[in-house]
Amino acid sequence: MKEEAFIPDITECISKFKLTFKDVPDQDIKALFTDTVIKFYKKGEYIYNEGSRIKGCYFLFSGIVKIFQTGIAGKEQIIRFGKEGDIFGFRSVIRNEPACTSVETLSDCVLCYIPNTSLMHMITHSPGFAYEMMQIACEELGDANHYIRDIAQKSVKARLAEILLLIASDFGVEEDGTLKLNITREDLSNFVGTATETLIRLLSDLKNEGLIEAKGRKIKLLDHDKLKRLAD
Amino acid sequence: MKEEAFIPDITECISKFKLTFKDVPDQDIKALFTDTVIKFYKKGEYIYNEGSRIKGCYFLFSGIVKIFQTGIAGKEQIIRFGKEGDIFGFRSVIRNEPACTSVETLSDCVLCYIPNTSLMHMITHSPGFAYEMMQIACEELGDANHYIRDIAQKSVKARLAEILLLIASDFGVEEDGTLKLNITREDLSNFVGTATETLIRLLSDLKNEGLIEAKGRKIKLLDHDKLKRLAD
DNA sequence: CGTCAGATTGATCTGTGTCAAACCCAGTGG
DNA sequence: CCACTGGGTTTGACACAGATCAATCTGACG
Repeated sequence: MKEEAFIPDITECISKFKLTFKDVPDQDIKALFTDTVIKFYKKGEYIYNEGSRIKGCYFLFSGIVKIFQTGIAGKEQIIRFGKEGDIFGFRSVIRNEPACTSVETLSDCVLCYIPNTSLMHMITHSPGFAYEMMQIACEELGDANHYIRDIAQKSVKARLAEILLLIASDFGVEEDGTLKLNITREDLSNFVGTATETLIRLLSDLKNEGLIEAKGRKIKLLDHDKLKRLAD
Repeated sequence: MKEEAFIPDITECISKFKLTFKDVPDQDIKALFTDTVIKFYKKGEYIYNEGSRIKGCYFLFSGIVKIFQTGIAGKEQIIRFGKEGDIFGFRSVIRNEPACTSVETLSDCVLCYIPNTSLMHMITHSPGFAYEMMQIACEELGDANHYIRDIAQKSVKARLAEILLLIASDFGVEEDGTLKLNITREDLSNFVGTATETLIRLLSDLKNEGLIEAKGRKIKLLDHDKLKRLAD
């Protein structure tokens, strides 16, 4: 695996940024990106750690990251996976608090670092941008609430089914039908919020029931309807 | 219990609102409140229901509410309790989505209804207000993330200890040291995310261990340090 | 004094975590 | 080319936290 440290130029970043922030005027986005640092990260690197004071937020130009908290005995609780076009770290900047999550790359990634000064300036000076950021924060908030109920009340199997469907719709599938998001059993179990062994057992249950196919990390959902029903 | 339907006038609402939204210019707040409806709710009433389309958000002038989701078999998962000065319902308005929670009063309450038009107008026209709303959304987001980890990884007892401390610091205690927030065992269990019977057992465990006193709804925390340690 | 919601206790069952061992497979180096 | 290694995966055995079901108790209130 040669590390083909491809670094896009700033205009590429801006045009990708516009896909997420559709209704923000061009000059506002440009202003936001004046002090941006574009950086390449190899798979497995940490962007920042829970508890650290970050002085800016990150826009993911390409690649996959996991956003997680570290709990009892170092066990990770994955909050979500981030994909290209996602922005993260803004919570700590806006609240001026230490980061409440860690972020680690799951593939080679290119990230745009946006310093807090730029971010805060745009929030208070670009209504369009403030509005979009609010949308994102509120969406995450809704997801989090939803997630709290699930994790508190549903069985692990139901949560697994739900998360498989979520991954399929969020990250899509390859031509052969397998999930594009390619992660270890451990990461998957840390997302579902269960022990790795339990996750593996439940995966093979689903396999036996004909709802999925799974060899290694190639997971294919065979019956979305039944999975959906299982998830409720 | 006479229903003393005390309704404050709008200037009282505004001055209480200013305590939460310190850095918003007076005229902006006034503008936000032009179409406000001030309303009295008796204990046990619903402000809105999960899934309903609400056309505005609510500012709690006085009283206590519970904000919850309804899950499997009608079991509630309480996301948080709201107290005077809190604002809720804005997520659905901003996202223009159905409400993802229900809100029910736990005491007599006075609420200010702020129509979506006013809210959205202020978000896009008052940078100060947008900033404060962002702060609130991000704070809730941080709490939610924290909560997800806890519920996924900690034992019920640890969560109970943590929540007792949270309630003490959020709602305070009476002169005799008992928690001000006065709720049923069922609500408490729905907040912790466990069965009512389990919650009751654990409460008496804590009582036997000398960490709390509890007769009926009067709960007093005796040893904050040990509770804190238990919560980790 | 009866009623009823809420609180408590007991008995039992089970989903899930934990510990341990084995297995698979890709990459490395001799 | 093959043995070796190590990370990731899988299976098995077992224990226990917590859910569920059922019964009783308590206290407020009409």
